[in-house]
Amino acid sequence: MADDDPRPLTLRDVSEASGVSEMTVSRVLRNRGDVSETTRARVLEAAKTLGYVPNKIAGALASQRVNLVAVIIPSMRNMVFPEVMAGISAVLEDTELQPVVGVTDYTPEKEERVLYEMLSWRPSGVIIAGIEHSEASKAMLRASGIPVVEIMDTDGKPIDCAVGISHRRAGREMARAILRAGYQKIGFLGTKMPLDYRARKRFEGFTEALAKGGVEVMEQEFYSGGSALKKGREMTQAILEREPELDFLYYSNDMIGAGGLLYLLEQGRDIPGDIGLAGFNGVELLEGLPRRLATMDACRAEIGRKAAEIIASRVNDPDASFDSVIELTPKIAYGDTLRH
Amino acid sequence: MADDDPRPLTLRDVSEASGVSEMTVSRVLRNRGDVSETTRARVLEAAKTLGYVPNKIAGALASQRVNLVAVIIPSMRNMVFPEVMAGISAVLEDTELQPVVGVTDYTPEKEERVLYEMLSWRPSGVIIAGIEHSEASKAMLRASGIPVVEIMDTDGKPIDCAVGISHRRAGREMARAILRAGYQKIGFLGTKMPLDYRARKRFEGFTEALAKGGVEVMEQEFYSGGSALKKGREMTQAILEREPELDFLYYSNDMIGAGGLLYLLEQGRDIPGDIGLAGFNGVELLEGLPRRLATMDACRAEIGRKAAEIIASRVNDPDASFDSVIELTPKIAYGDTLRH
DNA sequence: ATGAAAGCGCTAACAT
DNA sequence: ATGTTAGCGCTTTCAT
Repeated sequence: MADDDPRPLTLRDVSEASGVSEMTVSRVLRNRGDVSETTRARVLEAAKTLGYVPNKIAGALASQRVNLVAVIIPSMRNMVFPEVMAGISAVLEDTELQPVVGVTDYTPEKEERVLYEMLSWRPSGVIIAGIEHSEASKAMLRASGIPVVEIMDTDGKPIDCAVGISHRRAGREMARAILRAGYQKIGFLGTKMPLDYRARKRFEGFTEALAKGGVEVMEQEFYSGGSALKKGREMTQAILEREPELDFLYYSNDMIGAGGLLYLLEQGRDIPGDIGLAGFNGVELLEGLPRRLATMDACRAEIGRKAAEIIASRVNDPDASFDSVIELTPKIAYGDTLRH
Repeated sequence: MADDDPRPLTLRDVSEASGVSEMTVSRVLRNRGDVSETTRARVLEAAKTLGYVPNKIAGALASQRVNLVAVIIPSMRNMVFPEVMAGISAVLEDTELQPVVGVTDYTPEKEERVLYEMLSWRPSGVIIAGIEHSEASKAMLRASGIPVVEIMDTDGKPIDCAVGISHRRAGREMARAILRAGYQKIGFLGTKMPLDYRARKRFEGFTEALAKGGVEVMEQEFYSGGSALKKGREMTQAILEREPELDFLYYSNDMIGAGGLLYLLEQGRDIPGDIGLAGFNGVELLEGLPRRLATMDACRAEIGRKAAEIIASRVNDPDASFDSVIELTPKIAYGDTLRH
């Protein structure tokens, strides 16, 4: 067992161990072409006992094909993105393709770096969150010559194609539902993230539809960092101290909404009679709360699945047709905190 | 603008565009060796206007170096792992290294596949969750010849080195704290996952320490799938219906513990007087609950950071010394649901 | 059914 | 400071 040589094994080692040419070994290992059962077995045996792991770097360089799909998202901790990932993985599982994740932390600079890094591995496709990117990022994506699916947002012009929802529309619909229910004094609570375009679009759609109903957002409150649940409590308390009259609170995500809900229940407020609440995303967590927070499903898993399907079909057939924009339509879940 | 040729750009294109040899272009792009400011500027200019993105596949094959660290974890949705990832990323950010994530869904078969897949890209190091692996996986890791850090768990013998906590000890310490507080009729609530070794070790340590105090777990309840918060409620109701005498509930994670807490508060139970509760992990979410659930921090970010540091130092210097086991010691957070 | 030769796009090592 | 040569470990293509 003198294992002096830490050099990784190559096809050649397997070739020598099995007494078959490298080419035949390669064929066996990739299930390609005709190989007799005898040699096939011999090669597999040799590869296994040696513990050979093929070198994909060399393989990719030679074949000019890389079965990787770059997935670029703003964050891992957002609850939203693990679900998108799950949708993507579920679809790619049935193909040769593999997702590789990069995280941008919501900054265009990091997005650019991550994109550059990933493209330098020559993936077969890109799935990237959002439809706003730096000029340099867009240029890279266009120049890459591979399928690019922008996800989560359809309010804008995609580079190649997009799957998502219209956040502006989502905001509008929630506003209409709130007005329909008769609420008039409305507060908005969100994140202090200028670069969260989707949250901003929801807010824009929201105020726009309120305006059509002759209503204005009465008070706002923003946060950053920390436990979203806790922040939701604190913000709710703060906004109501400044404006006790508020009869509806629209939260830019479910976590802060859940915090607000818990806080108001403790205060003994009558929900949704005295004050109504709504969040956004439709996270699983809501199911375990004392009341079901009104929300709107962001279609996360579905977006992931659709995006992966587009990539898979276009990788298989570069001439495959595809919709340049797929807009999914989220439904309002009224739960127990929004009259209807 | 006749962009007929979808062939990706190569070093040669930049070389021709800038009138400098490929080698010099390569040097500029990697900031290696001496290059005059003039040529440097010229090359950078050419690369930028062309939109050249280097081909890392070719680079890696030529240089025999890949600045990737394979990170293999059971799941993305567990809250635990995004935090470990954050620790890893934070450290690798300051190096040339980049994390690449693979997910095993808690199955040894998938772990084996993912590991094989990742090793075939010849990463510079591996960070892998858990210390239990199939023989084939262990063989691959040993044969890889690269630094391997097993994380989260130190109860066992690492392949190369490990950073984590002793879950057995964590279970024991919680049991002792519970006994110290005078609780006697103890229920356990956990996941139906035979392959979650860490949860099992906590349970083993827990029962062992209880036994030393002459106490046995009175009743158990397990779940799988669905909203953990909701399941926590349901399980708590179920276990108390079967055994109303219980005066303490130990949950194998904070999410189900939080569900239990919400449920019991609604029932008007006196916590921690009438019944005590504890979870495990120390998730951020707990801060926003009506009461702080007792828990034990799993040191997630710290584990990620330490693991990444080990990899980084050993990649820089293959002869760097390192501890083969780093055991972190989590502290009990008593919160409001465990007397002390 | 199997093998031999060429080359993928880069970088190490050695010139100059 | 810059260029030349060889070759990384595979797969493609073409022979046999």
